[in-house]
Amino acid sequence: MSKHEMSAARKRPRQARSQATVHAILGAATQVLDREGIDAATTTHIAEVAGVSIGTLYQYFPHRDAILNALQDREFERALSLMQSALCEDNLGKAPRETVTSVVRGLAQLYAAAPGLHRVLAIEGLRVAQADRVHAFDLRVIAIIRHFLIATRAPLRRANADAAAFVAYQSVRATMLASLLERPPGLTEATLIDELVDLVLSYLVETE
Amino acid sequence: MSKHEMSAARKRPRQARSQATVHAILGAATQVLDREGIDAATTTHIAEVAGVSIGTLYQYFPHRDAILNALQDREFERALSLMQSALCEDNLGKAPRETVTSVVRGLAQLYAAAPGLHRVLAIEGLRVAQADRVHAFDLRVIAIIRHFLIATRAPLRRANADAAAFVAYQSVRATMLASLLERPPGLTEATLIDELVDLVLSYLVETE
Amino acid sequence: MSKHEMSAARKRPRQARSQATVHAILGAATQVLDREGIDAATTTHIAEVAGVSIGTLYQYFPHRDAILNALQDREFERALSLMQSALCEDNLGKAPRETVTSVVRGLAQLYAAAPGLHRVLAIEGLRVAQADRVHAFDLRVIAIIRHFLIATRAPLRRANADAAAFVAYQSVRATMLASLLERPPGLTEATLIDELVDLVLSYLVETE
Amino acid sequence: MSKHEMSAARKRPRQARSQATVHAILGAATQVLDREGIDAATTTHIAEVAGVSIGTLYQYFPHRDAILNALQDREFERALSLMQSALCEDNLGKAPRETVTSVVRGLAQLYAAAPGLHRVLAIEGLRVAQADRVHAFDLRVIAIIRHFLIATRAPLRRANADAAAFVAYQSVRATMLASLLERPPGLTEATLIDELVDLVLSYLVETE
DNA sequence: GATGAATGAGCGTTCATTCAT
DNA sequence: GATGAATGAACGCTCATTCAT
Repeated sequence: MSKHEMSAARKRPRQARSQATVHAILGAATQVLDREGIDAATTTHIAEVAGVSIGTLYQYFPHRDAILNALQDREFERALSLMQSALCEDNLGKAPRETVTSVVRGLAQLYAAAPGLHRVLAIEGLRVAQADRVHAFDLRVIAIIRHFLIATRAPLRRANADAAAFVAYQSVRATMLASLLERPPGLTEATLIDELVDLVLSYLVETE
Repeated sequence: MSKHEMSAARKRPRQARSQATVHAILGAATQVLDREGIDAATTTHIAEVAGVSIGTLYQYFPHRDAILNALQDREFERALSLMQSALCEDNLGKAPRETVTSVVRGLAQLYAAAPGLHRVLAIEGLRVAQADRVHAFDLRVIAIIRHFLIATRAPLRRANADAAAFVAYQSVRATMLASLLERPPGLTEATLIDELVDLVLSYLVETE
Repeated sequence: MSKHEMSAARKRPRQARSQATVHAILGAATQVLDREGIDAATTTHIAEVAGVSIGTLYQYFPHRDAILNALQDREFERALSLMQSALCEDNLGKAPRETVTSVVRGLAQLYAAAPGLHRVLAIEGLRVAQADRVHAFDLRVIAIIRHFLIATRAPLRRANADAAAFVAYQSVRATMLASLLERPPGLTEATLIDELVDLVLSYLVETE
Repeated sequence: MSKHEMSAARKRPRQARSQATVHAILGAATQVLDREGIDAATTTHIAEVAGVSIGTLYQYFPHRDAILNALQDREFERALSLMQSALCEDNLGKAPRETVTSVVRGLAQLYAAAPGLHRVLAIEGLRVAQADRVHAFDLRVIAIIRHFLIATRAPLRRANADAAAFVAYQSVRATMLASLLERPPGLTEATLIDELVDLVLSYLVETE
């Protein structure tokens, strides 16, 4: 441990410990959800796996849903930052296929890392109580995509950028999740990526 | 109701009563799921709304999940018969846009009739225990679509018919559900249908 | 069917039918209890096996326990008539071993015919609500045995005939049931009978 | 309580609390079973009488039967230790009547302390699901008795030690329970003990 | 802060019993 | 009389949450 870290630790010993505890709980929740599913994700079980008491868990999360929300937020942020890097201004001039491929491939990696977790997060995202959170996330996704669509030099086929962004994103997201959960015939991960890239490209971009 | 059905109904008044009760329970379940969500769909509440006792409910359904399954099956069958009529052999020569439009429009009607219910059925379909049921349904959908794709005279762009069927179906299904639940900016139902038809057409069919 | 029987049947057609129904229900109850145990002996299941409706069952038995009571009574009567014939006045002069053997053997047959049923009846007999019925039966058993003990010419060892009757009867009954349910090592049915006869004889009778 | 036990208790106050709760639950269960019978022994009622919530009850017992099993085990162990001390090697030379009397008297005390409980435990022991537990207990009882019978210097009448042990034990056990539950005429506790001692002695031992 | 024993609302389910047909 | 659809009290059990230590 470097001096810098030590002084930081000494300055806020509670925060450092706190963060470690929060991290352990979220890690445990992720593991439990991914491996055992949502029915096994009781507060008691998550606390056990995290190696903390149930009382401690409730000191960091006001209720069970707050844990799921935190996990959801983490994945939301990962997806957003992924898209933001792929669709940033520097890439406006790249070949459309290259750009789309990098987004699709990134999302595929995200999902494949923990399919069970994303299954649960998809369920969670469909609950009525989550509507606002999901909506807010979707608006941010749409904004990123629309912003890129409007600025790109590629010849676009869609007039309604908002609609196009929504349709493209939902199609990729849902097909990818369904594919991961069902592994349907003739659909390896590579094939899936190719198909989704084609789907999005042919929908969005003028083919010469 | 055909004469045959009528006479059958007259012959067994008890069965008629039973069917009315089953119908009431399924109706109540649909209503509860659509309006109040899955957490409100307790056996007690469904029985209350159906106007029957909890005991009666259990005389017709062995357990709570059997009710959800019955509802799921009903929607599965509706979706399948919808696609089967739109993608039947008689329509092989029709303009692709017309065919795709009729499928997308049909699904849109199905979903719009009870978006809340389809939200819950989507959740239900994501549960691990439901994997086989969903998989079986998906295989039937894929079979119907693939069969049409292979037989149609329209110039196809996809080599892998299975993959194409899966991707097209999942994209339409999920985007439609998400749209209905979120009503994102610039996406009326009419726009959505147009966009999804374009999505599917440009993905599947050679554009001249 | 003889004329005599026919006229009897014509005179009371309802009673004949009734008796057949009662018989069917008791037979079904016996079968269910013996083969499937008390947990399977729901009124619905008994009615099913009897081939009558649940409504009919309740026309002949006011409540579930009445069925068990009827079965219990039947076995009570069988045991009593068994003992009565073995311990009747005609047998007062027989060799004690012969008399005891015939009682023990008779009880063994009764139990072996339906061990599962007797297991259930033993459970039933232990319930608080059954105390009076069991007590009444025991008093009749004791009376029969005591009557024989007092009258027999065999040289008795017991001063208290009531106590002796009770102890002898309970010992035989319980050991027999336990043996049937557990089949303990080294205890075939024949051995069991020999041991119980020895037990009773050495307890009751002066050995020369 | 030994020093060791005390220090262990002081070291873990939580465990002390837990043990108190377990004790309260078992005490409540004993009381309910003894006074109100098995039908009143619902989890809710036991928890109420114990002064704890239903949730607490389930923190210590995985299911209702585990409570009954714990009680059964306790009585099993008491009976076994009783017999073991009475039939230990030190007593091999004692007068048979003395040895048998101490066993019978011990069992009588055990049963008389809570006749209602033993009534229920007898019921419980007769259930099919309990067969293995009861069988295991019976084998231990038989082993203890047989071991003594084989080693004793008293002149035995029985060739089959296993059978003799089983018959003697079942006879004493069942007669005692029946007597306690029915209090039949002419059978005080003292008389009962005398009769049972005579029963066992005359069955097992050569009378001079 | 950390602990984990305690809580209790609420769930899914069973089954003896009733009564309109 | 016979039927069986309907009833609902009551059960065993779970698990998110609280709070005294």
